Amino acid sequence: MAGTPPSPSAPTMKEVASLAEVSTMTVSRVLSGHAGVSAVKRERVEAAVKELGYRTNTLARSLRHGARTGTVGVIVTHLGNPFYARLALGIEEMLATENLRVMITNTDGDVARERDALQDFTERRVDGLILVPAGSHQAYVADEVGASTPVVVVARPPVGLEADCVLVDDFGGAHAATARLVAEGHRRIGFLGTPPSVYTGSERYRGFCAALEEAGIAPDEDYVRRGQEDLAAAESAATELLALSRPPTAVFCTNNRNTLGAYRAVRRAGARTTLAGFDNFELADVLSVPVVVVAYDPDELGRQAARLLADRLPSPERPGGTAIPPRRIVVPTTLLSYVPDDTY
Amino acid sequence: MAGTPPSPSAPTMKEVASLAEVSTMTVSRVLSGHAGVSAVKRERVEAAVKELGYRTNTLARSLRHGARTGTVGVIVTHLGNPFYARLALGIEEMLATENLRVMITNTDGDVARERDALQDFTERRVDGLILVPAGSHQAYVADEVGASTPVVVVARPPVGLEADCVLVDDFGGAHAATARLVAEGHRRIGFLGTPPSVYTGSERYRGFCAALEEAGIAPDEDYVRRGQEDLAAAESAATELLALSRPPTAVFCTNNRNTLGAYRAVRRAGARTTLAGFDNFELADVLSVPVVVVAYDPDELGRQAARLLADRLPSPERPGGTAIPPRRIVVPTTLLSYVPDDTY
DNA sequence: CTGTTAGCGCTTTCAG
DNA sequence: CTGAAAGCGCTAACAG
Repeated sequence: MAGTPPSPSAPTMKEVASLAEVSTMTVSRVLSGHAGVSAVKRERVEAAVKELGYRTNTLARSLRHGARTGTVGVIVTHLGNPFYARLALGIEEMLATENLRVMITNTDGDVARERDALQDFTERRVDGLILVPAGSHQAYVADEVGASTPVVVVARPPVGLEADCVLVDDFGGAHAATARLVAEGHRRIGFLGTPPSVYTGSERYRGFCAALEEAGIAPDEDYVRRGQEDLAAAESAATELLALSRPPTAVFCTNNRNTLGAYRAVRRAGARTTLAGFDNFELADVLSVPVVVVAYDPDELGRQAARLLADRLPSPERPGGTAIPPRRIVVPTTLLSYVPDDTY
Repeated sequence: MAGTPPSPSAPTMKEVASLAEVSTMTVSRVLSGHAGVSAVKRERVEAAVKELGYRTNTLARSLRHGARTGTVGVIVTHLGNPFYARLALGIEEMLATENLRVMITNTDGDVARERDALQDFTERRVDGLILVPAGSHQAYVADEVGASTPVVVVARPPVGLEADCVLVDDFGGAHAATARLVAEGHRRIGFLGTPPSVYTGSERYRGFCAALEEAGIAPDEDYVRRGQEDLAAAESAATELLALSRPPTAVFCTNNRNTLGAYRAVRRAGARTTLAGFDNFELADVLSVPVVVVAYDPDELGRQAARLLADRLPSPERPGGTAIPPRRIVVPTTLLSYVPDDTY
């Protein structure tokens, strides 16, 4: 309250000890709740701690005998995308349970930034890493990170790296949505997707093709457009499809951006094309055309990743981290159908 | 490549030194790029570093004479909300420029979790903090954090705490939107908002009232509903407004959730009520009623906060962090108008 | 140019 | 129950 103004640098244990007239060891014991300190001294220490506003220095503590730092690095490709934001939230939520803090960084899909982040996190001695990879292989991760730090890969399977991973059922979701379109009678179905090099995109394309094949429909490359990166590109790709002499009656989109772009195109063309797409989005139920959405829970993706990682962190029981073989979790998808309410 | 398997714990500088047959100081100098090391030894050190897969231990480094840790704590109320996610992204983006890492945590609006996080971040010796406060005052922050760590408050002005802050032009935005409604001829305007205890909500209410007053319209409490926390609650509140004997012809909503809830209510009622709301949202332009949106850039909010914080971090020029008086930045809003395309 | 000494803040170990 | 000594991994500050 009155007293000395807060010192520029944080008070140390030594200062607490000298104020309480005990050794630093006694302070240490009081702070870590270790029994075996006389009530008198304990109280003196507690008073001194309060008076000085002392806070433990976690860094110094974890320096002592290579203890855990209690931090996890999270590296994500597109934090601006709500799906990755939710993923991060799921991770944070689950890890907070285990008293772990997350350091998050965004790579924007840039492999160089990913490498930097891996290196930086390693130097900061994170206890583990959760990675949405930017590139198509991750062989360098092992060198960058070292074998002692567990890594969990999210959204695509690790290539050239032994690590746990959490995936979305890309194939199954795309297959189900396409099958639904077929069941509704569609035969000419367009496809709007990412470049084939992207794992999720190619899996979803596989699912799309498989469903067509099962229905005896020959895939038609004229109906396929890939690689549109943003909404505007998706819109013009969809516009192209609609302008074909025999335009598709439905379009399957591998992601949110494509679905919304397609919707704009359909709207502008005044068409009644049915849309199907991966990733749920708000207001999907109020559009003016029928919409089929492949939904999944990105928070869940994050929670699962966090759990896999937590399993590998050394704990009292498993001091070394027993050699669990790499695990793979696939998060399921749900199919949602929205039909416009024409009474309105 | 062949050689010993990676040791369970990371190699230390000492091991590098002994492999390179130099002192640890020489290793240190090579690693920090300090000139004044003979080419021979430098190369020997570099070889040893590579062979051992040595990575600097940043923690140990920053322990040395209270150096900066290069980390910033970010505490946010609702990371699941895309707006806060974008805020976090803006912060991360800007801070990455200064070689600072962010540790993010979500409080879900819970003051206790906020306190925990403040304490934990302080113990981890973050260089600074960015806080979206959960409660209505922040007097305890100073105790929890200590004077040496700069804090920037976002989205509401700090109460009981001297700190920089970044705000949205809540009053101005709400005023402009309401004035626009009035200019379009609306006289009976509903209001859907947060509880008055929330700063942003009460500011937006002030703006709303001011615009009405200027137009000579007496505010009518019957048209005001506050405190609906989610979309469903917003929808039923809006439904109540629409069921009044003289229903409003337009409704101003202080946030996204309220706007979407109101839209659903309006749609269900088959009404033509105009909507105005804070926070832009995707597909606002394809709704079936006229919509006025108060938009602002949440990334920018984050970037500004990060900049304010970076200014206060001790740097080569400003070792102590000169006493800049608390600053306040207000991020402007833009008014967007969408009119349904009735040709469709 | 290079190495030795000391110590950041804390905790483990071992004597009192 | 308590403290002194030693050291975690690293780097300033001096010697040589």
